[in-house]
Amino acid sequence: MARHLITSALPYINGIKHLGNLVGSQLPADLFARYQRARGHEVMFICATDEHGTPAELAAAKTGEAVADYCARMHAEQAELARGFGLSFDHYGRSSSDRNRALTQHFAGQLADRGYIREVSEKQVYSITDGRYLPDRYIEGTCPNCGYDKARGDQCENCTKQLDPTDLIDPRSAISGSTDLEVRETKHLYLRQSALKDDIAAWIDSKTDWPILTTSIARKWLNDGDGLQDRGITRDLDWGVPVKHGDKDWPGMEGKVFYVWFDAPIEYIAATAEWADANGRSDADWRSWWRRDEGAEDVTYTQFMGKDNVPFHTLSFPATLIGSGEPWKMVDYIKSFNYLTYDGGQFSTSQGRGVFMDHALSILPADYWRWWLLSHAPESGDSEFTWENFQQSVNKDLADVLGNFVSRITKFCRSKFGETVPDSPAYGPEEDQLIADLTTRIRTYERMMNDMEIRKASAELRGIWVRGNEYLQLAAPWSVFKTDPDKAAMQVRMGLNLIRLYGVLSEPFIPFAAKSTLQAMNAEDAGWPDDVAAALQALPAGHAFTVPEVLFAKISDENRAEWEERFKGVRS
RNA sequence: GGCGGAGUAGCUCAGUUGGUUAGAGCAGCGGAAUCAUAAUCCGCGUGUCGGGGGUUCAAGUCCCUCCUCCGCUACCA
Repeated sequence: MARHLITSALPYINGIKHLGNLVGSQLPADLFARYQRARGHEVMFICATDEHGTPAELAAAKTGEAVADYCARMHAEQAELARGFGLSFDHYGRSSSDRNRALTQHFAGQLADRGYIREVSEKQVYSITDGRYLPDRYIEGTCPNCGYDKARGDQCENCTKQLDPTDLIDPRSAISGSTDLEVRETKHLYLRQSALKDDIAAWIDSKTDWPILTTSIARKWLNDGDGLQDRGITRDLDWGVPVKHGDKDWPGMEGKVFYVWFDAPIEYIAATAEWADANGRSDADWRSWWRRDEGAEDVTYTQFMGKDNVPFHTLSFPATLIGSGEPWKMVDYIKSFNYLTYDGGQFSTSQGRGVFMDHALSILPADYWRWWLLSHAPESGDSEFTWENFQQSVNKDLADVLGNFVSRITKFCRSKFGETVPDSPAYGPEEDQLIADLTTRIRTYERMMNDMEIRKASAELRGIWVRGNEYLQLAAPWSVFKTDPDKAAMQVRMGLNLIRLYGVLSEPFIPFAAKSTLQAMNAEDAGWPDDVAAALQALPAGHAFTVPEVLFAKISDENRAEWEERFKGVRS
């Protein structure tokens, strides 16, 4: 039995996530976690809300809540939606937890002791009206290069020129519009990534099996310009992990917090500690997943994320772990994703464009979304969501190929033999051929799932469903029944066993339908079909079942048109 | 600008280290069947593999160049 540590990129606390966010990390991570559990492996599947930073403070200010209250409320909402989508986290933590606070401060102390932290005095724009320092991006003004009047302090969106906030003409706060700004001298901690560059480069070079999308981004940052740059890991904010050296104060850093991107990845570890706390486990239990000197030597660690997250997971976080000098578990494989687009444009949280997790669940069961999103996961390039494609795929794959298969066999059985598996002779040559074909396909499916080839795995699973329909069509128990009822009974017995098999195999993709199917078949304890022939004998003659409700109702043209209109959003 | 990804049938996409007549699903057309959510199964694809040039006995696959779309570009996360 292998041990799989699986983490999904942390969704930011600032609002409900859209389907693009979901398919880029949490959903594929869940697929992998469910699959590994189904294969009998020990799994620790971790996710959490990423709660610190300026956007959270501003979002809270907008609703009039204290930022801690805002985050607590949004965390509960996101956790509820995660449950709704069947995301099977072992723990859904919070980066604002005590565990993360302590661990983040611990890492900073370790890094400082080992000489990987330096203090830098720098100039930062302060907004007197807003009463806060402004990140570059939150300063607007006129671009000195092209004259665009909504240029941001980090970059002009119009001419794409990189800017420094002090370059802007007539700068103003993007939050309040105030021009009452001043430049203040402030001191910050920098992580000396440059000093760890060779270690990180060697580590990246050792990852020969990683996707090019992942390694090329890392190499770009390692080799671009003067190489990997040191990075500020503190901010002048109220909301965040207070800067401390372990549990000791950090002179000169009073009132400052760590930068979100410093504490967020550490939350992967902290959330595992939160898991232990929430489940009455010991520190040794969570540390066995993360400390190579305390049992994590045999752990396989896989991270899932959108491509925009790659630099932080290939460089900054490894720098933190390596620089600590402690034997922390490093990631073994990074599965990164491109973007899902919506009807020709981007999904956009700020513009409210696209379909969001709460809306999605309000119109259709989670399995519909899971199946479409996973079978169209943006693995090789961006992929596009359109309502027409969604309707067609879901109706065909789930309602027609799988759902109808369950209906036709269970209803036929009920009408001819009742709601029990009929007593019948042994399987014949057609069934042997079916078993052989399914065995080949299932082994392929396992390989695809293991390799996280998500689209290919979904195609293989669909092929497995199709093979059942082919069998039924060829066997035609409805005709055989007229001349040879015993043989028809055997064919029906095979059909019913196929339903059970499909429930097991499909569970990672469509857990809700899989569960209700297995419940209807009265076979909830079903295990993985290592031996397909044996798995297709699992339901013996006399085994009672019930004809399940329609598994997947079809999406009508009217529904599609209505949703298309309702979720039209803003075209950019 | 730099880096990266993508450009293959009407649509969504596969195409391993270059090698027989370029594949799958959907849609479309024809047929079979009628157990079933009018659901299934079988058959049918002459596509300038983005354009151009090159290497090779042989290129979707390697090299050069150009075009289009997308992402990232270090203080949003």
